[in-house]
Amino acid sequence: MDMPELPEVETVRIGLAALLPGRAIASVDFDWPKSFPNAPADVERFMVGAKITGVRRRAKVLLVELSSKYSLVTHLKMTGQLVFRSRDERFGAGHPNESLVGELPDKSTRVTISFEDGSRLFFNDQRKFGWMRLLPTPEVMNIDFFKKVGPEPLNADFTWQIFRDRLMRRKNTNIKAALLDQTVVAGIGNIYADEALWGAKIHPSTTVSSLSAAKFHKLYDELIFVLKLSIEKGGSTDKNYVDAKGKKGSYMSFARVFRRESLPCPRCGHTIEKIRVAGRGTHVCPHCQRVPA
DNA sequence: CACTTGACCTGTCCGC
DNA sequence: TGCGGACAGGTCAAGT
Repeated sequence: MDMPELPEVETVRIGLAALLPGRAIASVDFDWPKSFPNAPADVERFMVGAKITGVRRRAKVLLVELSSKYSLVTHLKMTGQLVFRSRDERFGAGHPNESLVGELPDKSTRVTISFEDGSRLFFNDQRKFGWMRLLPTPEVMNIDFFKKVGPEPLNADFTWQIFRDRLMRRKNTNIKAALLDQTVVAGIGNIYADEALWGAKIHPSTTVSSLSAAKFHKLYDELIFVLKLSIEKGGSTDKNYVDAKGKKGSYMSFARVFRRESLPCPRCGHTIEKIRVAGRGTHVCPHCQRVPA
């Protein structure tokens, strides 16, 4: 599948921030309540007629701010897409091979936002795990998820020592589960957990408390490296993920272990294996990443 | 309280 | 070819 993590959501944010501000909402169509639980009357009242004033991100969540002082809060979960089309565009910009989405709406479209200039923003979500919610902007950070979520790993004040201390909040669990815990650090999912652990030569089953200071520091460096690199590459597209123009990301062509089971480790040549850790499919080089005793 | 498992969904793939 | 079941994995709720 596809799995929007921090780099994918940030790529969508960058795209939407270049496309949406200034546009005025003319109408909103939505018919799957769990995808957008707000009452239609509130959507009419606080979205229709409002202009978009900014697009932000916190963890894996997108925040589209409106002139009505409300914000459209969106979590893409696994298969969500936010795709923008101008009035006359039938397909996404760029070469057809760069796009996974055809004419919109399609059968995965859960919400369509139409702007006064005829352009539209489509919220597609094959598996319906994602959601949109309209909230007063001053109250957005009061939702449970934001109250608990950890720091942004790419913020300048996020140091390796903070990373270590927050991971140690889960010192008795394995390092993979700790990395995936959004209350420890924001935005890491299955792809970048596996990629960073491979880079640091740490087995995902390793108990957090058994890691040395040097290993924490190395894991921090590798995590920051893969997150930044992936943003440069427009994120990872395996099956569903596309950016705001419908374009695929190219991190997967760089990935060292993720989805590379049975292929040679690019560092030592041993065969990469897929195992199960923290209830997730997990990719490791059994030679570089030794199983803890 | 720390940690694990199941539920939410749909589409794809694998084995019989 | 059809069909059941496993699997994909972000997050919350429920269970141990």
